[in-house]
Amino acid sequence: MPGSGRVRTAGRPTLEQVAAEAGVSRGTVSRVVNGSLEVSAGTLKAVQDAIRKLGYVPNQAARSLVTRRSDTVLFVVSESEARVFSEPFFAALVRGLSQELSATTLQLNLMMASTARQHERVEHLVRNGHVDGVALISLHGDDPLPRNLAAAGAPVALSGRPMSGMDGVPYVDADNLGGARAATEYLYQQGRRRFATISGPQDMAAGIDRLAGFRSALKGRRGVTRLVAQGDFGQASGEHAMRELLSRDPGIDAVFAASDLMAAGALRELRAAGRRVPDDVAVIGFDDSDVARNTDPALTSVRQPVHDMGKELARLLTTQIDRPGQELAPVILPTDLVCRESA
Amino acid sequence: MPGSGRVRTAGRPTLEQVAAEAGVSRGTVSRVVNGSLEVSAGTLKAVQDAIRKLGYVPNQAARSLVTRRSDTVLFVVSESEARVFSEPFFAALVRGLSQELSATTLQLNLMMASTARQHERVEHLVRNGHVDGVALISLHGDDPLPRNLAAAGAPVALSGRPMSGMDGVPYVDADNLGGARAATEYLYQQGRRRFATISGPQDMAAGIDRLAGFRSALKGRRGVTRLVAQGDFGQASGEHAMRELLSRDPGIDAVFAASDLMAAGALRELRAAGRRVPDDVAVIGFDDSDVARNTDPALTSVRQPVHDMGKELARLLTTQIDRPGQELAPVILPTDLVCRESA
DNA sequence: GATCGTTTCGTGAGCGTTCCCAGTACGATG
DNA sequence: CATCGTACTGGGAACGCTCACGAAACGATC
Repeated sequence: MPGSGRVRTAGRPTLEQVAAEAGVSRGTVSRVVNGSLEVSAGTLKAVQDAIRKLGYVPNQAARSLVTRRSDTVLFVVSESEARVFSEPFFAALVRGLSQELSATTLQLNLMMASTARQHERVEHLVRNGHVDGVALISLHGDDPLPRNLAAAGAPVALSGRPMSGMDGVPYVDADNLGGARAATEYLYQQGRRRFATISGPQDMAAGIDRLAGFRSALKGRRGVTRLVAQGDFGQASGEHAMRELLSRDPGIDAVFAASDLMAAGALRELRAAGRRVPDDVAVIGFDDSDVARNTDPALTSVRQPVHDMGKELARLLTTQIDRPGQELAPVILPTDLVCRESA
Repeated sequence: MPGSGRVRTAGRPTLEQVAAEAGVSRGTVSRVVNGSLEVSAGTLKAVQDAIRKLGYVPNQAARSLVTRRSDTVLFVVSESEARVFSEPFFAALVRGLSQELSATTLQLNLMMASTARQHERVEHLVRNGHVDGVALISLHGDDPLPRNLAAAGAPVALSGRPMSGMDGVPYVDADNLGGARAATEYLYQQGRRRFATISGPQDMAAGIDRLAGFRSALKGRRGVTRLVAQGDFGQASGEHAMRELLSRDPGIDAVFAASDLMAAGALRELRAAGRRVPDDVAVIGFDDSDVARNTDPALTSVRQPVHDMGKELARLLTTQIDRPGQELAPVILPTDLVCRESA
């Protein structure tokens, strides 16, 4: 029954068509496409011409079907209360990740996964080979997801030092401790002696490390007072903490806040209390976010190389994909102090 | 040669295995997986049990290969100078998009594409059926990408009203005009009469619409002065503009800025000029970003429902995918005024 | 009880790749 | 000149799924 049947070759040319055009076989074209070297110069050129002429692009689905690789990495955002914290991060991190990935054939798949059901779905995707690797951001301290994924043999990389030991699961993080220490030391160099810090939550690595950095900078110094109040990285908590600190020691002349938002809150409270910044009290924040640029006075702040962190995250994934089973060390990126008006 | 050959069935069960387990054929299992109704209650149950028992999940690659659908939508971020503008947007938009998509089987693929080469790659992906639809954000006014994509028959949706007419390409945007008008009217209701606006760039729809809203609110009002200075949505430009405005009319008592960043800049300049906010001058921004919450005084600002905009973006895509060829109208979401201290 | 329509199910034929194993051609080697 | 190794190349056999088609089973109808 001629003429029936669906229209062949709706659009996109296939390997076979390229082969016909070039007068070679499927296998040879495949070799060319995948950059195998055992193909003679002549046929190489013929095939390349055919590919160009036909505008051939390999069909990813067909390829994945046989290679059992998806050429896709998953970026999972565990959107939780950590939102405040991750907000400024997110865009820059994705940008870095994406940029690094664009040099490869890897696609970036994004997924918000807060509920358990969604975590399950992530595991499914991994187990069924729908993704070749997973990057995770902002997860709860006790989240078993990364461990499960790694146990299933999937390449995994974390953004932010995980709380519980995730042995074998590499992560990238900023040098929170070093950054906090540098900020505090900067304050000390300026002659400040009555210190206070508004720390982040102590169930998050960033909170812990930044407090440790503050302590470390002041360790062993004589003639220095140090006060700690805890916040939750949010601005309101910064205000509260500052009020509390002021009541405990009205003579504070240096404040290191573990986030810009908290520093901004502290600034408000200080102004309300009639303190001049930086004359009476110097303040340093953390993150170098938009907020830092727009407070009055503008905040001196510790900058994290978020973009680079995204790139490293990608690299952590790609090297695991290329060399399965390799143990990778965490990547800690340096921070730097951006000096503005507040200190 | 027994014992040789690769290990069958490395892990994941296939359709065929489920069929064997349930005592039916491939076709039948496929029918239940895809929710076809012509399968009897008994076998339905048997198959479902088998699926559950084996933990079967369909292989997307195999499915795509035959259906020629990828079950993936691409989110393209044309990262350009529009970065400042898109920054606060990005996270919330992605979140909305992702949330809406998670109710479907669609995956979210993300790509930063600024260069021409990358744009080309997007077109390739679309033409080769690697993605079922494309959402675009923050593109240049004259970017031909969406038009090309739409011409190729791909479902496309834009975030933000495009500058040039993209007939047939739907978009979602906030009611910039209405929001600006409401802010300006709010100022008017408070008895303000000497108005100024710091507009956004006039080659972006958001800039144009917000200025139009300002004008519209004041249109026909007697005894009102109105001044316009142009900025670029960035904070420095807000400062400059404010300085200029003040020199043109030192008696300004109301300022509407087309972005929070510019409003923050204006706030600084006003303070430097010795004006009290809101007593002498009321200021309203746009975006309701983090910055707005952290200026001093805190900014009254026009909020855009960014999360919902992301959801609508997804919806625009899914309905096009489900019903190809359907013409869709733009979606304009209402804004609202968030009152804080500056006005 | 033969015929027909419905509902339900099984099966073959791909979808476009990659992988692997056989060729084939050709120069080198004994 | 027979033989062998080497460099290329061709093509069969999957990969796991959907789709169209036809077979089977079962009532209903005349």
